[in-house]
Amino acid sequence: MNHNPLLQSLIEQNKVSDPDSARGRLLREAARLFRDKGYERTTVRDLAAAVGIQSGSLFHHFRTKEEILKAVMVETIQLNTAMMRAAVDAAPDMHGKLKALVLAELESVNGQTGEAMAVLVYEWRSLSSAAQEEVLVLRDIYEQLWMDVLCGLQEEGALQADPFIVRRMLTGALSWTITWYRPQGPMGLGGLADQVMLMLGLSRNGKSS
Amino acid sequence: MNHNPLLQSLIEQNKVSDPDSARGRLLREAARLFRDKGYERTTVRDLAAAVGIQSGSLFHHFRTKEEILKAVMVETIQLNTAMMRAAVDAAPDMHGKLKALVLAELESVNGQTGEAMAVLVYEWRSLSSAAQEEVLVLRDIYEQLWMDVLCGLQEEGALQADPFIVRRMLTGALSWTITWYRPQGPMGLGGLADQVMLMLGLSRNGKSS
DNA sequence: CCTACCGATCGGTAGG
DNA sequence: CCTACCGATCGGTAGG
Repeated sequence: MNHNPLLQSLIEQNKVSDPDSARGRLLREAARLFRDKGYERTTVRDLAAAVGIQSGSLFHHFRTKEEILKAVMVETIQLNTAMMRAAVDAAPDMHGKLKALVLAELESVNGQTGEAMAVLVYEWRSLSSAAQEEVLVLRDIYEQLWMDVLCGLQEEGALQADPFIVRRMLTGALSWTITWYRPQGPMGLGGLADQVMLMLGLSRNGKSS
Repeated sequence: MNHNPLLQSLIEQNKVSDPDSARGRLLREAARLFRDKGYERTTVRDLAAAVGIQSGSLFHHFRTKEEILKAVMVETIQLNTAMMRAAVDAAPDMHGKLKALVLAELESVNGQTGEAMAVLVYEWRSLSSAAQEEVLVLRDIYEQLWMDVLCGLQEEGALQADPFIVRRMLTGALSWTITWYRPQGPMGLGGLADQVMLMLGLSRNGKSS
């Protein structure tokens, strides 16, 4: 049913739920609803209807609505961290690694699959502070992937601004694409990633020769 | 009571409410609450308590809660458009004009006063589509200020990426600062604006000479 | 996983 | 601007 070896290995490590299980299907629908209409506007009845059960039945799988949000965020980070590490490792140099990270985050924000990065970014304040602390541990690992590459570019002299500031600006810029980017339009996500590199003055072609 | 001539003139044109009026005070508190906890999480009882009245009394000033959100957005745009036009006109060249826009938007997003740009950005989808259309007319004027400057920089050869894309990336990047920027920290908003210019390769000092 | 239902809270109204 | 209150809807529970 599923032929992605990376995903398969994450499922076996219990880092993400099997997408064919009841829990996996619920989390996928929850991610989509939270992304499209926001956590607050999504009711437990919406969530139940999306997987074809009654609202009361939800609470056999999760104790609270917030626990569903937390699970969506945790699995999203686990999946994205694994995918982005693979993308970074595959790229030959720092320029390539950054572009791979930008593209992967664009895909995660705008993707149709389980990579609901937009939920993680925009619904953060809907999490209780206790849950935020738990998720933050995983987020730090994810952010370290970015910082390693951005600091590498700074050492090469290719990046002049503060890497921490750049990463935070990119977080906002890339997640905001969900409000305006349309996949049906003329520009693909690869083209968008090119534009981001161009904006940062990190395009290979765009450099003075 | 108020000695800002630009604000004074906007009040006389009925483009923004007098901050000392009941309406003005309510809108200022509403902007703060919407920005800090979001529109959905802010109840009409929160709004009423913030100005010291009963919740039912709110509906003498506004017919619905959504109308309060719309009014906050309309007045925010009116105020910001006027302030940013003045900032752009005062700057001597395109570099200076862009930096003035970046700084003004940073101040509006993070400011303590009525410039609640963050509400405009993050609560957009809470507006009905009818209200969105009304606000969009004002937003187009605001965005044209940015596009004039970004297109000017492109013609000078200082900007290589697509101005439309750059503006959208900046919208996300600058509004996102509200989640992490702390005014008490070591970096002021001016320093943050410098970093943005550096990131875009548009810092005067940073250019190859 | 369903039926039946709860206490709380929501935005908003009526009459003064 | 207040008092008193409404119908609807919310997240969540009990018992099967």
